Amino acid sequence: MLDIKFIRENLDIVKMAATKKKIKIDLDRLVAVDDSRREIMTRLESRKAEQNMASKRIAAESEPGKRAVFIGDMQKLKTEIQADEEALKPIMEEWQVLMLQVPQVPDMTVPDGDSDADNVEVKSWGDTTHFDFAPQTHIDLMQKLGMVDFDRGTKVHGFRGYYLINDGALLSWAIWNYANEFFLKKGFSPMLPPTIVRKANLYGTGHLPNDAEDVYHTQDDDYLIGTSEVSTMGYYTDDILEKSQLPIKHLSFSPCYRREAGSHGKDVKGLIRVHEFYKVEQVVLCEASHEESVKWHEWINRNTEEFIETLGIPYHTVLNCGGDIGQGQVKKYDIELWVPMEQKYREISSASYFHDFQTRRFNIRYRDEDPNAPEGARAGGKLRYAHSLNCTAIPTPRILVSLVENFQQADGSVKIPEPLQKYMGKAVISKAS
RNA sequence: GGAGGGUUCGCAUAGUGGUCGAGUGCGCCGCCUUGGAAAGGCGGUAUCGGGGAAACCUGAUCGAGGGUUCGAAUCCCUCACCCUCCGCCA
Repeated sequence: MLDIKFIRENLDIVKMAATKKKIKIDLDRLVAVDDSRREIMTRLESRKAEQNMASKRIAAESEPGKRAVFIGDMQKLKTEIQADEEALKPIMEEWQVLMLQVPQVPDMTVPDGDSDADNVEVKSWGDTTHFDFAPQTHIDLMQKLGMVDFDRGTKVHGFRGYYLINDGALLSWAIWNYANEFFLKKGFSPMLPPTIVRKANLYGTGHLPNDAEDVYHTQDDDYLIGTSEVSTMGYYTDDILEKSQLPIKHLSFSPCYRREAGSHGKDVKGLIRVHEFYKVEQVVLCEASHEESVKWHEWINRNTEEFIETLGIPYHTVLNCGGDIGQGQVKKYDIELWVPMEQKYREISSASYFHDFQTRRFNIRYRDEDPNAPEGARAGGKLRYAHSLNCTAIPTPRILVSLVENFQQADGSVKIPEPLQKYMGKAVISKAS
């Protein structure tokens, strides 16, 4: 959500933002609707002021005859107020619908482009893996090593279903344990948030209304989250934080549910694209300054890069183009891991910042310090919307694809990265184990 | 699933149709008092919007939404959440 004042005063910038993000929205219509809204509200408010005054007069009048006359006079005003309110209703509805679709303005550094094909590589780490034997896909490897069962996954769940079993399950636990160790050292507070949430939370993060087809919902009109960002942010709905609390840094872990509507033909096999997965997520709330947002954005992205580096998996980082970033995002980096059997990098992490796009929707504010406050006085500063950011720490099972393919050996076994070994209790996953 | 009771200004409470956007206590802030503090006294203590250079004026908000009324914290309806009891259950 942007401030309507900002939209009105910077209409051209907002129009350019929509163009760059390939978002269709009639911003001239929004301004026209807002004009009507203002006009009616101004009129309505002055009528209400009149009504309030008249009410006081009626209350103060003890003589019943006069009182009756006053009340009679009010009938006309009441009708006018009702007419204004009726007129305002459809305008407010349209205003809300349009306001929810206005895109956040992307950063200057965001490249133009239509899709992920136009993202720009900004970093690459590690040499892509080469084998002196015939390598196998993660599907073959994991099935032969008894780490995954797709047949029973589809039997029980359906399309894109899977079971992680034996070393597949243990390796997932090892990754979560190591991710906790790694990220908590950096000052995050751990959180296990709810995965069933009210609609309002998805409006808050910006997943609704535009991505409705990708979200599961229940017969009680609740929704399943596609990322713990949703309920982690929702935790702070309507809060007024103290400036000293910022930055707030959460490491949230949850199952994630995605319908993957419209991608039925893509990645139909294996663990790349599934309806249900697990994710450790970094979520940050910081002060309302662009510099702070940029600083924390670089930081959370770098955290995940470092994490991948300690696992030793080749990756590159891309700067997402205008067409590949969401409505609310100012800027986004994706980290993509090398997948040998596809001979390409695949996304495992997204680092985004939003400025106050989400916190306006969630109404998350903090009390800024007042530079003019007297010495020693508690800061009676302005309330500001905090800034929000988030970045994947690690998704499972998608990470397993690159992990097993890159670390496979000629005999079909898989070497376990050193940091995971203590959680796994061994250094190699092989048939014999 | 059934029955009942709640949701008011940071906290605790008062308020059952009109001088209530809202009293009181606590907390917090400022001033007075003090060598300093406590106690005490006085004053202040929400948010969002519109207008205005400012002072200030004005609208909205008593869980959310709708209704009745000239007028709603107060009456009616719907919903959400909390508490108590019964039932069921990991």
